Amino acid sequence: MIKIVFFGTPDIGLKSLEYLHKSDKIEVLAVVTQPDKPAGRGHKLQMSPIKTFALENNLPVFQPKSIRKEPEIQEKLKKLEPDFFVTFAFGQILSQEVLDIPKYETINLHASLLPKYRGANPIQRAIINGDKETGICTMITELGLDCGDICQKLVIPISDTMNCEQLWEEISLKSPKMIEETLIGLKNSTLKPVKQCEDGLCTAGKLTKEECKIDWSKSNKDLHNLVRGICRSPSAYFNFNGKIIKVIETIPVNGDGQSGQIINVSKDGVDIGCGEGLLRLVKVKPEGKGEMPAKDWYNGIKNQL
RNA sequence: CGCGGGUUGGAGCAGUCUGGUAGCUCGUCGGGCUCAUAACCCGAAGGUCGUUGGUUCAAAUCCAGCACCCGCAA
Repeated sequence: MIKIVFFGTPDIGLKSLEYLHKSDKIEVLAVVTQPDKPAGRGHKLQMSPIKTFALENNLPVFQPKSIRKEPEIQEKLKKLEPDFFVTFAFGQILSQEVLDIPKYETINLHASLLPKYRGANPIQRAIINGDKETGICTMITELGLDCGDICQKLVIPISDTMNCEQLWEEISLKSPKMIEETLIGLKNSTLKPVKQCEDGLCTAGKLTKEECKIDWSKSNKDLHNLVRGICRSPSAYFNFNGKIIKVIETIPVNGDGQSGQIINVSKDGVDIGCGEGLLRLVKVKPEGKGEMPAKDWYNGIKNQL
């Protein structure tokens, strides 16, 4: 049995935690997650998905405001005598004192082919940039941003129509087993972590609101990549009649037309002019409304044009 | 008590301010035109206007409560 403590907060790590918890080779001693915070509409106090799972499965939960500054919690973790720490989108930066707690290492899962896209939103960044492939890496956590030695690497191809949700799904399905294999490999010393090469190193910053706004002077391909890269979280958007229209699904199509103007409307969607080609809106979500086919949206607004 | 938008035939909306016959665009069904059509023409079906209560001769519309959906912000 390999004894671990799982550090995670959002639901991207949920499948991994679940898998590790069920595994007969791994024992999850405890879970560390961000404190409950007022969030969402109405600012109601909400617990993280990871905490919810932990409570349902009677796992001990620790919720430090900052793990670095809370020696008490560090002490408690030490008493559990973990072999490894596993971090997956935890949301706090660890200190050397914390990294020293587990008997072996702290490993982290990062959803990109390191050293590309260190940092936030690696999944979205890969799609937005039109990459043909991305992947996941397990790595040794060191002080510094996703810079530790790589344990395992898995390449995942990205198709032209794939969006971040599909890619996310694939990653969350493939991650759990990889974490398990990495833990076993490190424990048995059959796995030798390798240093990250510096070629292609780049860091992915947080997505800004400005980046999510659709700039119709860009090419239809770029905009299509943006839309599928951030669909539903937080979604590319544009303003129409003072309302935010989120764009959920698009197809780049051939044609010409003035940027930002509605050029064609068909059963399949609403074609809008871009810097290059046309972008066909297939599914949108107007402010205050739910998702709808772009055709339906147009149907409602055309009387006001 | 963070701020705000919404709920009207199957879909998307107008109508609410100023109470008085349920409207538009689409879809569906039927018919016509056409070599043909997702195009065009004609016709039909389909709604207790989210829910509960109040005001009124009269409520989709005004007032109060409740439910559900969503955007922003965190």
